[in-house]
Amino acid sequence: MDINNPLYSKQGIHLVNALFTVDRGKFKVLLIKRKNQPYKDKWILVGGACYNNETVENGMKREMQEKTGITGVDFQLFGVYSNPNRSPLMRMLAVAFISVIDCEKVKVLTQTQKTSDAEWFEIDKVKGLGYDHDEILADAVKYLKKNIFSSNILKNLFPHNFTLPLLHKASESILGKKIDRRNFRKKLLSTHIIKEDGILTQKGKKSAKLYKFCENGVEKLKF
Amino acid sequence: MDINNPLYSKQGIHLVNALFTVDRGKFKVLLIKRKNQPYKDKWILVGGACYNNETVENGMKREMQEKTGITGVDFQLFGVYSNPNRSPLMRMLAVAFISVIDCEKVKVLTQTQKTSDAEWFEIDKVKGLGYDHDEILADAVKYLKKNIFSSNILKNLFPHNFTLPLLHKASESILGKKIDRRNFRKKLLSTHIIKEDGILTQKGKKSAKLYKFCENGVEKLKF
DNA sequence: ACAAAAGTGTTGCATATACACCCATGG
DNA sequence: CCATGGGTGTATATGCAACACTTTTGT
Repeated sequence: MDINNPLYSKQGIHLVNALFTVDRGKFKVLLIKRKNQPYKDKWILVGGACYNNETVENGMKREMQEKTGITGVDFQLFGVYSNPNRSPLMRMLAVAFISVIDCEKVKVLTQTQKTSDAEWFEIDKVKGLGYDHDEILADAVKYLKKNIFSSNILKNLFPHNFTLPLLHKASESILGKKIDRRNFRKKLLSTHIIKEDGILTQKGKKSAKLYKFCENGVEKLKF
Repeated sequence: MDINNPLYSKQGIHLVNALFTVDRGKFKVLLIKRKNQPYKDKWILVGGACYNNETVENGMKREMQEKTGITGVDFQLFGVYSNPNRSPLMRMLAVAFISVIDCEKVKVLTQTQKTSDAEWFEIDKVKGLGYDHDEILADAVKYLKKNIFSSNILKNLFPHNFTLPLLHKASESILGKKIDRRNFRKKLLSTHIIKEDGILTQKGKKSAKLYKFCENGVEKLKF
């Protein structure tokens, strides 16, 4: 292939991460405000351009660090967005990821070289994001709801030593519906995506067992 | 962002499609032989570079047409490959798709501007592909096996008027294992990814009902 | 009439759901 | 001593897997 063919040149790669959390029962997403054109002063999902010398995963880590200060969280790829006009400057492909983290455990930068603000927003109240991030966010929410119990996607929200009632409430917040306590417990334990983590806590009325996510998610192959 | 920043420039997008078929009971993949460097004379999965003015989906269609003559087939995205060194010429991201088609119904071009050959290979016998296509192919096979009954991914293999025994045999070939006839039937009909398609065929000993895939795949949300 | 291919049925096990009940602690 | 929150159990329905039988048709 010809590197200088104008059909191929000037293509860029956006990395986008829908960073979710559950904040006192509210399902939220982290948005940052752009400092520069295009979409100056618009809220968007966390992300930026992928460099030449990095994988999309490493680029995503770097972008999260640069634009929010957040490090050490996992994410899962869920989509690719490729409308040629999704960015006005040049052709930018977007590779989209999803993360769920604990907003209490991170200190989010509100001012960086390229962002003028950062804030957790309730999902329902988000609209009018820059680029095609409204669409990406909608897909991310859908993906999260679908995969919440078939992977360890909540591991960063509850790294360890969490109680089942806590995980239960967070799951209800994310899914936006009530789940039977007892069936939730049975389901989570039977799928083996979590396991006991030793000790008991005394926070509530009655002490509760502590759990942690297993290293690998679960796969169910049919037939 | 700065368009001319060398960190971003010279990035390209590869489109790759793992095109599968079932040929007289054999699970096969379509490979093409490269005419030019890099990986000259190597077999690779069908694909090429995405242009600036097209989505990855439209680019994939164009590439299939150009390199194999195949048109009018659906495909599903299943992965992104981003090792910076996966192509020696420049940084090429790969967006990977999967299709299952009927090799009897297509005329595959063996000579095109950029390919010197094209052939259906049995999956087990494929190795040493150019680029990182060995890895992409392995992931594609895994993805297909996992999603074979939860989507209409086989629709292009059996566009309409297929019998259940036929679909049954093809599924066994793809999964590489025996499936109980009667349970297969019940499963397929209960999930509503297929529906009756009118008339009867008289090919075999006894006439069989005809089916077709429903337009949309099936989604099962838990809770 | 028999073999080969298509269709239908039954039974048992596993999983899911919708419930009720017991235990520990703080006020 | 009771309200709150955490843990366990059970009955029913539903889904899945393993199995046997009937029907049609070509030879």
